[in-house]
Amino acid sequence: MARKSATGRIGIADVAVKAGVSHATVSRVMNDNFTVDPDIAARVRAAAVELKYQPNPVGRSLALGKTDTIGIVVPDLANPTFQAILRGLSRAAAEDGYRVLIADSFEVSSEEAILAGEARRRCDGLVLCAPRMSDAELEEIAPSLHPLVLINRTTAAAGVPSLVVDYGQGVQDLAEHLVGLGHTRLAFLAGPTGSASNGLRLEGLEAFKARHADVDVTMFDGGSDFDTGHGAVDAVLDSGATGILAFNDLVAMGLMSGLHEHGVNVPVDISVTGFDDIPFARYTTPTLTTAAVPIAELGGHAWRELRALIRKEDHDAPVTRYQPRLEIRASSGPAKAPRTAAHG
Amino acid sequence: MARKSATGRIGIADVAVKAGVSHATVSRVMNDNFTVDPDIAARVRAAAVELKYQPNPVGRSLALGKTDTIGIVVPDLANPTFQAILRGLSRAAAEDGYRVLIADSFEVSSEEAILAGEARRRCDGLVLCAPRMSDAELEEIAPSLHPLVLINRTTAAAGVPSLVVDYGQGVQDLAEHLVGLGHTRLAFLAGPTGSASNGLRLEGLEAFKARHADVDVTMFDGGSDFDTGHGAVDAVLDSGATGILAFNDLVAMGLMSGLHEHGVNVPVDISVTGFDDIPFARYTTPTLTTAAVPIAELGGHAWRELRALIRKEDHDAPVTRYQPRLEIRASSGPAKAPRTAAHG
DNA sequence: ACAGGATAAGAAAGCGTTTTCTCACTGCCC
DNA sequence: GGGCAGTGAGAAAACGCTTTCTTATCCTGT
Repeated sequence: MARKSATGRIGIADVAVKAGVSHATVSRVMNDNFTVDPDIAARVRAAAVELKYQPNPVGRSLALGKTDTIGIVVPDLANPTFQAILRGLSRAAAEDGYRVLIADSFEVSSEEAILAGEARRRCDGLVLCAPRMSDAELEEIAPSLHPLVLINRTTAAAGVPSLVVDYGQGVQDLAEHLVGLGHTRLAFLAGPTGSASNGLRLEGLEAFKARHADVDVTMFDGGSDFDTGHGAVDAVLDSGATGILAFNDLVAMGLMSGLHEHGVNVPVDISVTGFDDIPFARYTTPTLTTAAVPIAELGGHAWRELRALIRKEDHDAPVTRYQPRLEIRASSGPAKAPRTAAHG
Repeated sequence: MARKSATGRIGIADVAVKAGVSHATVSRVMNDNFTVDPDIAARVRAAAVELKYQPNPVGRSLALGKTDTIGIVVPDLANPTFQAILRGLSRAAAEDGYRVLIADSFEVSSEEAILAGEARRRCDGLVLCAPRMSDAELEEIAPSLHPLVLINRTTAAAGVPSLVVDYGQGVQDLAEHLVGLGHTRLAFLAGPTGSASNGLRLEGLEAFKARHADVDVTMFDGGSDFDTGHGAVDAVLDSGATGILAFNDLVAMGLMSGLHEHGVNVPVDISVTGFDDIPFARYTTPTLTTAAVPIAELGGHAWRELRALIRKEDHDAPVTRYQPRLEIRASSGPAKAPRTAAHG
């Protein structure tokens, strides 16, 4: 008869009658409130285990005004970068007893704001990962999303910490590396238009071009996946560029795969660089020169920022800038003195 | 003065006083209950938008006894297979208005049961992804987790649909493929001990060996990541095997990378096969022969099974078996007539 | 021995919804 | 014109918990 009428699940009331005490006392025992007599506490605990009582988190959340859950909104769960951030976030949050609710916007930026709002209301805080929405919209909804942490995006709204990777610097480092190897004709395979991180790369390249008037940098429209790189092979070969900066490692891998099919030797004929240093980058053939982003760490850091906000620790909501680190591997090499035709 | 005293957030009560009606009426309007006068409904709606009222999902969940959220428990979020399942699940669930809560057990099987229970209580249903716990434990807790869907695992407990990939068949197909190419000395790089899918592969190999007494199959202990494959190079070369069945694509890629460093030519000197057909598999050099698992589809299917359970549609909780499909690419080739020393 | 202060546990009021129950009112028909 | 079905909206209970408020009891000090 332990089953309660309404939901069919064991509730605090069942434990109370079994132990012969009030709801309140059961609650106190379950929450380790020491103002309760040890004998009674023992009786309650015994009743609880016998009935296999487990507190209902929804009731608890309503009473406490917190859910012990945080949300993360990502533009595309298929992207290894976001997967890694999610993983780091999940692991760090779990250590503090928090769970994470995911919301994938599938790159439709118009849904992002609604998605974020809905997620936020079910959670104690939110991480917005490289949101695609406009600056204006982001600034407008940011206050209603607080506590909020931004990744790879900043906002003028107050009290919103940001973690941003300095893609601009990273792409400059990669370009300098190629120039140092003697390359004078570069090409950039851009990422998705509207991606803020792509914008940062473009800014970085502008700065680079300002310093190197002698270097030719061709721009290609793009995307962020294998197929983008794979499909860019012909355009890249036509351009005559010998040093290719791919938007990220995936694009670089797609490109290298396509070049291989065309019999183009990387790095002898063409050098290719990626971005992110995803785990696969060190296992491609040739291994991929890239700019390493401590991406798992980013997730953990995001949690700590969010935690501080949730705990209302005073906080100056700064922008943390991560510097990518050049990982020079085998996909980049010296430019050929005279550019010969690709063999094969 | 729209701010309510207690939580500081706008509640149904604020809308009620603003519109000059009762809580109940506001609730009715928000839930499109048509028994309310259109004029009043309009007034309530106006008040709601003016106050930017958004219903509190926790209160709603408590009253309704449902959370519109499902949980997924995975042993390791870093594993591309689980990432893909998560993605498929998330996408399918989102289409029906459900969110997903993730719980990563970080491969500690002792935590799995607790983790699953906690997740379940916050959700309307649960997907258990290749749980590492024992059959006995799984069967014991399964009823308390209902509605529950299992992936790559089955249980004797009633009413629990299972989706399993036939790894045993897949590994046999791969082995037959290698034998068909003339290989007579095979090696299997096993996965994590305790992984059910590894067990299925081993069973498949036993069946294969029973049919091919002439073929030599060496077993190696293993893991499921790059490093496992990369670290197995010496052992593989020592074994003299020319056809290597890697536990999965990651292991295969690690192995190929290591073989490349040793100057061993794949597939001329040694053939390598993977398992799963992760997206990267078609971009490795050489491209990877593997057994394709329709992994994204699995997530979607898991959601549909779970949805049927949540909706209490009558259901015979069957085991759905997915047959892997052989993807023959460039990493497998004819065995050399005489086995010569690897060049380099 | 009795007032006063702890102390421990029950009663009840929230938390923010939904929903049943109840009631007032409209309009219909005989 | 008066009961009666029907309608629409408010009051209140319910969901399962935490916590304040209240009260009974016991202990201490004078």
